[in-house]
Amino acid sequence: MVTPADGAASSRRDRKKRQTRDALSRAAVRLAAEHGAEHVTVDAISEAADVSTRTFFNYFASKDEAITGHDPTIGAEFRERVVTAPADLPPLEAIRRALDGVIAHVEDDREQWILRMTVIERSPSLLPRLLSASAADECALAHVIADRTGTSVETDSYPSVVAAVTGAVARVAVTHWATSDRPKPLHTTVDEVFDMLSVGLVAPTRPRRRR
Amino acid sequence: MVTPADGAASSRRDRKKRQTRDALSRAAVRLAAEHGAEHVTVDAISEAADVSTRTFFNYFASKDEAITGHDPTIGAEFRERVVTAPADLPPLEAIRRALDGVIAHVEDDREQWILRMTVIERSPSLLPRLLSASAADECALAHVIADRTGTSVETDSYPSVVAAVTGAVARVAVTHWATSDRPKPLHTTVDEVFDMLSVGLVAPTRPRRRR
DNA sequence: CGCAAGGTTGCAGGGTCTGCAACATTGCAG
DNA sequence: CTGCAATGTTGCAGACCCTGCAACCTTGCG
Repeated sequence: MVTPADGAASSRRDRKKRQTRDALSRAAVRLAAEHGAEHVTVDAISEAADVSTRTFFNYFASKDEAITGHDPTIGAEFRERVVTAPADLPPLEAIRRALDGVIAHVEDDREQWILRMTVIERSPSLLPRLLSASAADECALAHVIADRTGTSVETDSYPSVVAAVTGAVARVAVTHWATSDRPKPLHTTVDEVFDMLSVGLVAPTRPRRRR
Repeated sequence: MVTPADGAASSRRDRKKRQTRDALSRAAVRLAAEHGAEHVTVDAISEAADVSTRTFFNYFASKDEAITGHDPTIGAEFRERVVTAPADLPPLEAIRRALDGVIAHVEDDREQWILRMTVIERSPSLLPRLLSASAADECALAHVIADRTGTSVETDSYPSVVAAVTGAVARVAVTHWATSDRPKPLHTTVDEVFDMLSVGLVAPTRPRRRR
């Protein structure tokens, strides 16, 4: 291990890298929000972040990645939390609790995420990219779930189902949270969608009392 | 109901178009399976289908689209089935039944789909493209669900959750079906994953046997 | 036959992304 | 302070993706 990948303990180099990466990502989101994602060129983003076009690609594999701003750190941290959750927790509950960490990250960067989501909403072609970012994470999560439940990713569909489903509801929660005019805390929204899952997605009971 | 507009109102022109489209799509999948998706150029695909590169783009908006081969007809048919399902069915059940139509289509083209899935598995960047194809479908499905349950896509997360989750499990089911050595019918796999949903994704009971 | 509709093609051109080699900066001794 | 090695940055060439445009050819139909 060359670098202590974890946050604070970093040299000036590492700090500058993080700084450049942030600048690029922010420029990408801002420009995309201003002009629409498909009218923003990598040149423009690099220009705004004051680095060369070539350098852009040292940080992000594609333009879309800069806009969706996938941070692999978060996924790893999340999985770590699932692994270390008490073994007697049901998988869904373990995942929901592990999501608290991710939620904190997202709420820390609230403005940025809201911008991101509006951009994505206006350029649906980006949505897949956002998912693609989490595709690897999802696969890893499936293996973690398999471990926890003594199942196999190859022979049982259960782990993959749980991974895919929780990924899907997390996305919905963030979207609703970001696009809602009067937002509840993200935490609340996430709890709501997980509750829907655990009761088997029955239709919301709106008996004769309201509406 | 197989290929409605095909035989009837098709002039030679229409037949040739369909033919070219199929040739391109098949060539794309075959070449991708042979050499890996990212090593296949549009030129090669067009060459194999014996049309010019420019013509390729008259049929598919992108290389990925040719490989994933999204057919908008299927999504529309599926939604139609959900809409016309008996109103007293729970949403999940209505969707599961409506999927029978899609399942038939996929099993009709079994070989092609298996190839597709192996290609996608080896080139994860394609997965998002496959989902992107269904992103619009998913949104439409959310509205259908909202109608059935008297909820609203804007204020309630329920419809979006159901749409996202069923999309996710459908994808898992097809993947498992296509990559399994000894495949059960797709229908069975779909039933299994939907059962997992309706019991709230509890872990399969491992210690003692049940079900 | 002749015309109109529509499919096919080549070409120009802008955008994305990668490999490579040179240059600049940083961190670390000595 | 001074080299040295590691690492980040940049320009450049080049392959590929994709689009608009105009010309060409085929088909359908009177």
